[in-house]
Amino acid sequence: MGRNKIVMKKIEDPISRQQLYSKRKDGIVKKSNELAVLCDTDVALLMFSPAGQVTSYSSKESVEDIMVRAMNKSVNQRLIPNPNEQPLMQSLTQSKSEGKMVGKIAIAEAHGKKLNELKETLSEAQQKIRYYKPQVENISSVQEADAYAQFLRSNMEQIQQSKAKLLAVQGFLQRNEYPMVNTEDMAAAGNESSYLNAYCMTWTLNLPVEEEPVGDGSFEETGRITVEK
Amino acid sequence: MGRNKIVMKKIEDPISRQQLYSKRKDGIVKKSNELAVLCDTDVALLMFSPAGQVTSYSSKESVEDIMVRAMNKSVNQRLIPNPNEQPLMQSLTQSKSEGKMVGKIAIAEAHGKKLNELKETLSEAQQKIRYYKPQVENISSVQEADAYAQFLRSNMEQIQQSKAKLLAVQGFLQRNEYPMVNTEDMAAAGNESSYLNAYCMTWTLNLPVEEEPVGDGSFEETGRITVEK
DNA sequence: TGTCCTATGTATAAAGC
DNA sequence: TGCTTTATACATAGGAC
Repeated sequence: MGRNKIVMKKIEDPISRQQLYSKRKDGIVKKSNELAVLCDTDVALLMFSPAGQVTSYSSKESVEDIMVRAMNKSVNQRLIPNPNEQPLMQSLTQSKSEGKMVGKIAIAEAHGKKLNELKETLSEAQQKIRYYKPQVENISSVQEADAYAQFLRSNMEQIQQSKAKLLAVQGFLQRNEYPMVNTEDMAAAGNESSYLNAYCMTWTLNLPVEEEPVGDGSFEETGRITVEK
Repeated sequence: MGRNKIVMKKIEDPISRQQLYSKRKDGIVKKSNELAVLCDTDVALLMFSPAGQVTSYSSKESVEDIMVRAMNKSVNQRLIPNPNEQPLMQSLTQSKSEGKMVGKIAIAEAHGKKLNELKETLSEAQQKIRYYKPQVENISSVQEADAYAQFLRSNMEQIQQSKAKLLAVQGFLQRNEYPMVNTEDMAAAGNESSYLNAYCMTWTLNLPVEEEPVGDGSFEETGRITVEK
């Protein structure tokens, strides 16, 4: 999309690369948001800029929560109801000689040993994950606490983000205790009220802020930021 | 992009919604992949279809790893070096009356209480996260074990994916212990060898497999699937 | 659902400020 | 450096299979 066709290969010039990243990052975030709005679905997106800047986008829930949900699905469906992990390992190790697979299988074996050692510990963890509910009453382990805390942290960020402009919580921002959070201006992308249910943030560590926080937050309208979700 | 301009609003017709999702999902994955290739960066993407199907895409590393890396960045930089969480809470609670903020702040307060209760537990967890290294020797907690296991699981999936066609590990697939994993055919999107360093999978739970696994895997060329990463 | 088709809306590569 | 403009490549809505 542009004057010339672009070659799908790493751009060597760092400047151009960063520029391209910025542009396309916005495009992808926009598209992701559109998908989330049009289809009323959850989307989570994480991108590292060539400079190491992290951009995350997520509709409705926090990236972490979406992760957890996806993990729950796969973990519950695949690992917990799977009483025999061994066959997989066997099938993997038995086919060592299959051409290009060798490298992977060697790795799989090395990991497999550890997997077995971790099995017991994991069954406990999986138990927790299976019944993971971000409800205060159910928190009983470091793991759950951390997962829940991530959610809280995201809430905090959102709130921080929305309030930054209004309240100018300069103490935090200036001291960099909470890096600046930016909301992409997606108004042009479509329905505003829909967008308000999503948030996109970019944080740059140890770097001065370049953009202004925007957005008024708006979760109270749908109540999506609740522990019940 | 199409015959008519589309309105940025949830599509009510379930059929159309699912169709739109499928199309746009592919577009976003393609774009994400292009970004990863062109800028040589890490991108992670998670999407839930209206039907609950999960699609994840990630360049180079697993979604989980990218998450962990992003989390480490934010957690280390923001939470650990922040000795005083209280001021944030105060600034939030002090401005209760600010119009639309009320709802959020109420939530923030509720959560904030819990945050404090969890603080102690968290400091332990954060300590672990800070020094999180996906190396076998360092695993000493449920939390780390789980994180590492996720990584292993992803490796397993990739391997499984690559090998499915070659080895026809039918036992697992048929019994649905390991749901079918598909690699999107992105060859048309650009440089093939570049794409091989990324993987995109879609899994459908409790549903019959419709697509054929594709892809020959190829991590041995770059050795990116290693515990050192 | 997957795919192909075409007309058209969008994203964006390059160039200009 | 970034923002705007322009021309063009690309994604995709609508429709049929």
